[in-house]
Amino acid sequence: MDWELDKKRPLCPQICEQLCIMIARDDLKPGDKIMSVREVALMAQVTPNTVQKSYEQLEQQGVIYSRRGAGWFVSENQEIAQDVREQYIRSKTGDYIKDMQILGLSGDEIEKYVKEFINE
Amino acid sequence: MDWELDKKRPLCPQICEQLCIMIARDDLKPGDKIMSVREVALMAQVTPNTVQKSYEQLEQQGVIYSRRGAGWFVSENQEIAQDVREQYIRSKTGDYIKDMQILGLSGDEIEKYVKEFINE
DNA sequence: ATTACTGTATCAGTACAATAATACAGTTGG
DNA sequence: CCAACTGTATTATTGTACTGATACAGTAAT
Repeated sequence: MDWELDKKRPLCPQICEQLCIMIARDDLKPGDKIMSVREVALMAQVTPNTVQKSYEQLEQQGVIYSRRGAGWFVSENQEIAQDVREQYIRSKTGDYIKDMQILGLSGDEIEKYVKEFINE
Repeated sequence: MDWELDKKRPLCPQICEQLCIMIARDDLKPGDKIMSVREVALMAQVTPNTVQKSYEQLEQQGVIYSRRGAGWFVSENQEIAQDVREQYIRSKTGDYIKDMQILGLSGDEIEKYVKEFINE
């Protein structure tokens, strides 16, 4: 995982997304311990405070949870990981198709561009 | 055009993108007068100041230009509109494909999702 | 010329994200 | 037990985006 964040954009959403990607990729499995707020803060060059806030947001979505003093862990609920993956894919795909259709692109044109970029 | 911006995200980039979309769609053609900062401000529920700043950013990219007292206009350079369109499509497509591949999706899987969302 | 529109500039105030520093509390392994 | 790690909380500060108000200057049409 590359914890190189875009400092020009809000950091918390980026940290949340990175975590979600790792879960969606199954790099982090249900129940796994994840990196501490201080570890991530060091790698991502941000404040522990910022990571804490990001983790709390994911906790609120039920994706991860904390045990005081012990660390943060991926939710044991097996469905969550699959949900995170599906929602990520569908959200990104939906946004992308919508953007292209607003520009007036036909289905065939969209597929043409998609195929072009897959082969690289 | 729906000037309903997402107030939770930076407004200037959103205003810039809306303008670019209108140019890419050919709703605004080279040389066309575009809405004044005050008009857009009113419709988008933002400050004229914010629109001004957005316009200045697009001006720096050569997409639009101003004539003091007269208004803002789309660049007369015919290439610009085509560039805006192509760059928009390629940027979005590239980002999307990259996001999907990071998740480990194959080309076939990506195309499957794309086709699914086109039919809606 | 007057009027009503344009762009442009400035400044103070607000809201929020993130920093930086510090402290406290719970867990774990040697 | 103890040391080294965890999460959690607090406070003050910074940087930035945006607001709101106001003012000035150029354009264009009647």
